[in-house]
Amino acid sequence: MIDEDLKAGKNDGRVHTRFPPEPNGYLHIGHAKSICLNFGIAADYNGMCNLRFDDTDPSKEEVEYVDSIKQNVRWLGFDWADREYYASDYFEQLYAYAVQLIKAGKAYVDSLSAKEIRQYRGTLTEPGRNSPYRDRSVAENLNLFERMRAGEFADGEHVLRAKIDMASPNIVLRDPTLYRIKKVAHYRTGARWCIYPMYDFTHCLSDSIERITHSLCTLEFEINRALYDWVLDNLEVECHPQQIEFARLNLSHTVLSKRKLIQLVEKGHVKGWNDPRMPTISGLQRRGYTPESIRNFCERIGVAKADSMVDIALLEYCIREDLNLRAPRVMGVLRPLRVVIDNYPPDQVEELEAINNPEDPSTGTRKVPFSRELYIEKDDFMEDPPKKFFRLAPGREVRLRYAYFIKCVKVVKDPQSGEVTALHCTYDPATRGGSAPDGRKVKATLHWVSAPHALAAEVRLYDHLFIKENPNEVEEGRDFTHYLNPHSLEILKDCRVEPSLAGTAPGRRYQFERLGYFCVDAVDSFPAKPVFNRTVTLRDTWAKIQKARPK
RNA sequence: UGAGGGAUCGUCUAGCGGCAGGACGACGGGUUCUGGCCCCGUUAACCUAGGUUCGAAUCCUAGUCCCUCAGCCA
Repeated sequence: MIDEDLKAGKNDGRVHTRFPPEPNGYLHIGHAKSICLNFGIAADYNGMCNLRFDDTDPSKEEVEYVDSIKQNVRWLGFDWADREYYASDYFEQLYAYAVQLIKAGKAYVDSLSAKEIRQYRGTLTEPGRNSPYRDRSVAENLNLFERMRAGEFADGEHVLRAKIDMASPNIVLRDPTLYRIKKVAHYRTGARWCIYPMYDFTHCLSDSIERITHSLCTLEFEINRALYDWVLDNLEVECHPQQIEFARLNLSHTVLSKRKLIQLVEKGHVKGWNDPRMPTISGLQRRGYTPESIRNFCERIGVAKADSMVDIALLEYCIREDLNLRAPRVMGVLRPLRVVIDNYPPDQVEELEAINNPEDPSTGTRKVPFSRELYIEKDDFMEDPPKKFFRLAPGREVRLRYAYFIKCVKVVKDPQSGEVTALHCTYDPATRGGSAPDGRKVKATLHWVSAPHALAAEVRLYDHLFIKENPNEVEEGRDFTHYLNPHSLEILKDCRVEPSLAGTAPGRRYQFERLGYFCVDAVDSFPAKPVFNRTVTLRDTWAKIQKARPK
C-alpha cells in the first residue's frame, strides 16, 4: 500500500506494526479492521505485528478486557507469537524518559489545577498563556517529579507537562500533560505506581521501544502526530516510527464507539458484550459469523482517509457468501402449521434422502423421516393468495423438499379466532423423492419436518440493532438509544427441526433451507433443548415483493 | 474564526496527465427440487468555478461543504 515507497530503503526494509488496544472494553468490528490492517500489512511485507495493550489509565482497565481481546484476536486468526506487550511494562523506562526531558529543560511540573490549566490553554482561536510554574528550575522539577512518584501529593495537585509552545496554533502542542497523579491500583502494576503517563507520551515511546516501523492509527489522532514526533525528536531514541492515519469504520444500523456500546450493556438494552446483536467480535462470533467472513469484509471495505459509512448489507453479504459454501443444509420450521396427509398410511414412516450441501457434494446425503403428520411453515400457506404467492393454498399443489407433491384439500380453522390451525392434504405416491414422472411442474418447494420425529427447539431471530442508518446523528433532545430497533430480537420457543440435529454442538452452523443461516447458541443451548441463533436470513425475493406493495 | 485532514455511482473503493473500473445495493432477465446459490443485463459518480495542457478525477488558483482538536481519556 502506502508502504511500497517507504520500503525503498527505509528501516532497512523491515516492516513492523502493532495493534494497540486499550483494555477498557470489548473489541468490535471496527477494531477488526485495524487488526486485519496491522497484521495484514505485516504479513504482506514479511514483517511482524505486535499485540500491545495501551494500559495507562488504571481507572478504566481490567483483565477481563485483556482476556477477551486476546481471545478475539486469536479467533480472528491472527498470531502475535510471544510479542504480547503492555505499555505498563514500560512504566520504568517511560519514567526515565520523562526525567531526561526534565533535565533537558523540556518538561516541567505544573501545580495549576485542572480547571486552571484549561483556562490557561486558550481556545481554538486565541493563544494560551504560560503557566506561572513554567519556569521552575530543572532541580526543582526533578525533585517535585520524584516526590509525585513517591506519592507525596494528592491526585491533581501536580502534573508533568512538556514545555513546547502555549501559543501554538495546534492545541495539542500547548504544553501537553505527560504525567498525572492517580492514586488508583493498576490491574497489572498494582500499587507500584501512583503517577501514570498520558497517551501522547506513552504511545510513541512504546512504538519506539518495540522498534515499530509503521504506526497505524485512526484519523482523530492526526492532530496528535505533531506531538508524537515532538516527543521522539526531543528524546534520545534509536527508532522513530512513522505514524500513519486511516479512517475508522462506521457501520450502518449500529454504533461503534466504546462509550455507546458500554452504555448499551450497562443500561440493559442488550444482554451483554457478547449479545448476538452487538457489533463486538464476541457478539458476531456468538451470532454465527465466521472469522473468514469478517476478514473478507475488512478486505472489501478497503482503507482510506475519508470518513465513510459502510452499509451493513456488505457484512451480511460476506457471511452469506462464506456460509453458502460451508454450512450443511437442514430443515427446520419456525412457526409450525400442522399438515395431515389424508391418503398416507397412518403407521408408515419413510426415510428420504436429502442432500447435505449442494455446493459441496463431498458432504453427501442424509436420511430424513417422512410420515402422515408434518409441520410446514405458517408463512408457506395462504388461504387467499395474492398474485405472486407461489406456495401452498387451497386446491394448490406444491412439492415438499426431497419428499412428495402434496395438494391442499381442506383447511381447519379455529372456530373462535378463524385462525388456520391445520391443513389436510393428499400426496401423490408417484412423486416420491420430489419429481413427477409425468413431468408435472409445481411452482414452489416447501421445507417441512415430520411431526412425530421432529425436535423441539428455540430459535432467536435477530435484526438490525438500530432502526436508523446512522444512530449517531440525533435530533434535538434525543439520544442514540431512541433509535434502537424494538424488534431486534424475536424469540420463537416452539420451533421444530429435523431429527438429524439431535446432539448438535454449540457453535455449529447450519442453513435452515429457505430461511437463513443459524448457529447453535454457545451459552443457552442444551442437547435437550437446543437454541439456534439466526446469523442472517437468506436473500428473500418474496419478502421484497411483499415489502414493495404493502396492503 | 486558529490548526490539521478530507471530498469519485445510493454505499464502499480503484485511478497517480491518455476510454472513469470493480464490489455491495437497487432494478430486470435466465436457470433451479431452497423465491437460496449461480449466470446475464440495466441503473448510476469525478464538490464548484477558473486556469495549464493536444488531452485533467489526476497539475495550478480561488471557493464550497464535511470531519478532528480547547481530558489530568485513548
